[in-house]
Amino acid sequence: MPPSANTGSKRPRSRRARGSINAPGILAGVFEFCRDTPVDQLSMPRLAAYLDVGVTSIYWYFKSKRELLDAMAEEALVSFYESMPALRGDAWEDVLREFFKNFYALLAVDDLKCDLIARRIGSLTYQETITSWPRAAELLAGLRDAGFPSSLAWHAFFTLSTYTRGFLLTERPAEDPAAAVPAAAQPSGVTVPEDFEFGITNIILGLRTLLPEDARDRDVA
Amino acid sequence: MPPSANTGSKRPRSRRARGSINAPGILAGVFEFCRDTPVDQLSMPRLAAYLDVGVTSIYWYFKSKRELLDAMAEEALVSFYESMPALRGDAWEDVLREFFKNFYALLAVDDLKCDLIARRIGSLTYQETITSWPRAAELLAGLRDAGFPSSLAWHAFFTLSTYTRGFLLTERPAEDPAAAVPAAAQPSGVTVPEDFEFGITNIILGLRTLLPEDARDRDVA
DNA sequence: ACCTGAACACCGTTCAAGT
DNA sequence: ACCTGAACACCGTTCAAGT
Repeated sequence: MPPSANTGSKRPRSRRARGSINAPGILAGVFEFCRDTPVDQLSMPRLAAYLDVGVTSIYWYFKSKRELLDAMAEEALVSFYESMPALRGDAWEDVLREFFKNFYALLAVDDLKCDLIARRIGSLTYQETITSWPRAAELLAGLRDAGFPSSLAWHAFFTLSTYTRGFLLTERPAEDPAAAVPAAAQPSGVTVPEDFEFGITNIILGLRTLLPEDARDRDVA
Repeated sequence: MPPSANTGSKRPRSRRARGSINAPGILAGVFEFCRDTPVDQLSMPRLAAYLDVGVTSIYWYFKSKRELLDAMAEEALVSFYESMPALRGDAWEDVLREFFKNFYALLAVDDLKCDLIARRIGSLTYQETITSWPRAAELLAGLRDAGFPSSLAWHAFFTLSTYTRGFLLTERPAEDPAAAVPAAAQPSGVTVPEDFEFGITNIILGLRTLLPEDARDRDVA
């Protein structure tokens, strides 16, 4: 009990210095908050208490909870894009497989990112993808280099990411708000990473069939 | 204004005959309620008012909102299974394609079923699938007849349904609770049915590659 | 401009009580 | 046994007011 503790036995009158909170601070705080608590249990009063500010302070920077969640999703997406490792492999098949294995692994390991990205954000358009996700743009360029017409390359990417998102959501169904039980029992769909990879292999085999004949035996640049 | 109208100008004292509500009645009522209002906006008090009973009456038959939603999902699933048309086509490729086109079309056209089935229910295990979904059991039997080892047949089914669910959720992202705007502007992912079919074709082509050699030229019995 | 406590209309759920 | 109105502890959001 340090001498600088609260003067009164009740709550401290002023909790934070006045200009000490702002949009980035709130964003950082909510991510910290969500390391202990699932997003579905995030509430504005709870977050305010955690940040040691009044609820209304949050509403000064974010017009609604929706807006806050959107900002979180945006930040999670950027961080996800950046954490995607560089493309590896010579054959387009290997590059594609590694890319989506990473896609899957990064989100499967991070519940919050998975909720924010795979659940909240649907899929992106072609334009959005190539402008905001450099690694995906590289991947698509690689597919074109391998001989895929660009619309086919995009369809391939779309199919694989739709499958990947579907798989992630299968493993991570809508949160039960009243889930006091820690874990111990997965709902039903007993899936393992090998199950995920089967689908990827399957789709890649199909793409090999779709690759125009004249591109089948091309060198790697 | 019929003479049998409420005696008082305020709310009628007793709304319903006493034994007039029960679990099936509530279930029927909530489906009716959800024809006008998205599930995400379903609340227990609202439903009670719609059914013209006290909230507590609902809690007598369903221990929680969760339990009510589970019962809805169960009923929606049964109805979905029954609405799947009989298998058609000679080649396994055609049968598979038609099956998943129907899967997609039935849920794409029915927001409530889509929410209940594609969003709430993850994927089913092999056992659950063949026991509760006769059409899927037929489909899997057909794949085995075509020469697919049974674990490969199941993986094929799982891949296709994961893709289908992913696609449906892409089109139908988490509901905005504050969506007063009727429609007019889809979020971003401009998808058309042809986009869906591309992925199905892609996966089927991959499966053709995976079909054991000795089964390639078999008759249709 | 930034931030506060108190309030509003809601929610899911439960209580004590009626029939 | 079935059902009620009233209450509880919460929620998202807004208000009038403080600095």
